[in-house]
Amino acid sequence: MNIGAAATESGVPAKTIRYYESIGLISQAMRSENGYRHFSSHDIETLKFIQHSRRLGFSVKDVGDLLELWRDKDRTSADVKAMALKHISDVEKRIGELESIRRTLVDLTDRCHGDDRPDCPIIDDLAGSD
Amino acid sequence: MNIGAAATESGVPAKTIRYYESIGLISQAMRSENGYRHFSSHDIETLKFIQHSRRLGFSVKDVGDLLELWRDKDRTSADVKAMALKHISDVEKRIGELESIRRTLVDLTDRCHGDDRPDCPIIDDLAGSD
DNA sequence: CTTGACCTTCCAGTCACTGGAAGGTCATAT
DNA sequence: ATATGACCTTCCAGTGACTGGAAGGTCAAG
Repeated sequence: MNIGAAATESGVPAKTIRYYESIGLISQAMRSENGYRHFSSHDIETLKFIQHSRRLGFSVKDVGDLLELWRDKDRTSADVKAMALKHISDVEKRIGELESIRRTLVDLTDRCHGDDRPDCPIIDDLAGSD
Repeated sequence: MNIGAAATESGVPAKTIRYYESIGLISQAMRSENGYRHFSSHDIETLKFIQHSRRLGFSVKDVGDLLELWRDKDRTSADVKAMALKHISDVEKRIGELESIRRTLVDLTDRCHGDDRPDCPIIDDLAGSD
C-alpha cells in the first residue's frame, strides 16, 4: 500500500504521515525498489490509533506515550487512565477559560447597542479595564 | 519610560512588545539617544488595550482591526459588535468541540478500572473505533 | 572601576502541520 | 513510442504568537 492509499485508509494525510516519520512518532516505513514507502495493515492500524488520539486532543508527544502503552502488553490500565484523567483536567481547564471569555464577551455585546453611533462599551472596556 | 517599565505597566512582556513592533501591530517606538525605546502613557494605553483584547482570545490580526476601530472616531458600534459576535461564535464552537472530547474521554475513563491489569477500554477504543 | 540590571539586535526553537517547488515513476491512452 | 496525468520523492519555507538565548552596549550605585 502506497502512502496515498495509507492516507485514505487511516485518515492521516500523506504529508502528515511523512512528518510523523520524520519526528520519529512512527518508524521508518518500508520502501519498494522505486523508493516509494509502503504500508502494511499493521501500519494502518497504528496510523488510525494516532488519528483517534489526536482527534481527542492528545499532543503528539502524548500520542507517542499512548503508542508505547498500546504496544506494552505489561502496561497497567492505571497508567493509561492516569494519562486520560490528566488530559481531561487539561481540557476542562481550557473549557473553563473559554467559558469565562465567553461570559465577558456576551456581557459586553449585550451592553453594546450595535447601531450607527460610535460609542461602544466593548471598545471602552478593552481600553479601560485592567 | 523604557521597555521594562512599559512591560510592567501594561502587562505585555518586553519581548512581546518588540515582537508587536516588528510585525507592525504597534508603531515604531521613539528612541532615546542611547538607542533605548521609550514609551509615552498613550503607548501604554495602547499596550493595555492589546493585552485586554488578547486575553479575550482575539487573534493578533483581530487586535489590529480592533485598534483601528478604537482609533476611528467615526466607527459604528455595529462594526465592533460584529467582530465580538463573530469571536463569540468561534469561542462557542471551540467550547463545543472540547465538550465533545471531554464527554468521550470521561466515558472512556469511567469504563476503565484503572488497576494493575493491562486490559483497558481507553486503549481499545483508540485502537479500534473509526 | 566593577557589579548588576538594564537595554539592543539577531537567530533559533516551539507545536503540528501545510504548501510548494523540482524532479522521479507508473499506468493508461493514443 | 510517447504523452498525459496521477502518483511518489526530498527539501525548504511559512503559519501564529511568542519565547529563549547569545553577544554586546549602557547606566546607576557602591
